[in-house]
Amino acid sequence: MSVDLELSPKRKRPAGERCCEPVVYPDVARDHALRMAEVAKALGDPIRLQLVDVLRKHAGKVCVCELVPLFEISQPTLSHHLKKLRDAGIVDSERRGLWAYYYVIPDSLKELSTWLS
Amino acid sequence: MSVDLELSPKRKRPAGERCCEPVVYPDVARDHALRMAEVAKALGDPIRLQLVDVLRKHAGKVCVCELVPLFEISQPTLSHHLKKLRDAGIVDSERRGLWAYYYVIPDSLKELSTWLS
DNA sequence: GTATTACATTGACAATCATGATTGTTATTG
DNA sequence: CAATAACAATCATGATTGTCAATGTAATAC
Repeated sequence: MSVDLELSPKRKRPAGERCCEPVVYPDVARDHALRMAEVAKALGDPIRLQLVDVLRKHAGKVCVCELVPLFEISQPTLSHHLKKLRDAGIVDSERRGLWAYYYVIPDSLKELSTWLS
Repeated sequence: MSVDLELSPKRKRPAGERCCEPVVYPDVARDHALRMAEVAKALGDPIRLQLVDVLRKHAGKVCVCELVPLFEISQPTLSHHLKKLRDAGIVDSERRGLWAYYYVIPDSLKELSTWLS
């Protein structure tokens, strides 16, 4: 990895010319990148990342009332983070009476995970 | 995955009592989560994600002058994104005369990648 | 019915963000 | 030397963010 390829010797361009012909083009389709960035962005907060971790580890549905005491943030703030994760398509929830149960949507992290590895 | 475990039947607490004993605790250490969230946050922008993709695919060092024409943003904005990636420890750069070459720091994505898969 | 619990939503705030224009810095060309 | 190219840093901007207090909504317990 990080092999030092040729590094085509650059020359200061003679005024007016294009600098460099790009050698590489992004081969991640734009919408593909958009989707993965959306997921990464949602994971880009320590609390949300830990939330996803808890939900994945439990491998089932977890009540919000069990999530609240895990973090030192207010209930509305936790609700806000859960909404962000929902909007990003990473988790979903199910209402049962007074309680709301959250779970990770299977394969929602797969695309990013695959690209990363 | 997403097995529906017992879901211990909740009861509205009798006023004053704790709602629910949390059944799961985050077993991602706090600083571990902080670090991964930092990386995820840096990847949480489509342009930065594509930048990393280009740098990884090239598996070598890429001149900034080759990156500029790939995206429809100004040179200062690109420089800003590269700095974000540098600050997150994902890429590093090397100056050679007028040119700056960027490359992905090996294993910088490993922690997040492992956790995701 | 009333009271209260669980959770979501709204509103407000400071902080951070992405972006581009401008300016700086350094190196190369002539 | 002067001119200019490559890139980074600064400044200003509007947008988004994380947070909490307050409020809203729906369901349960009495």
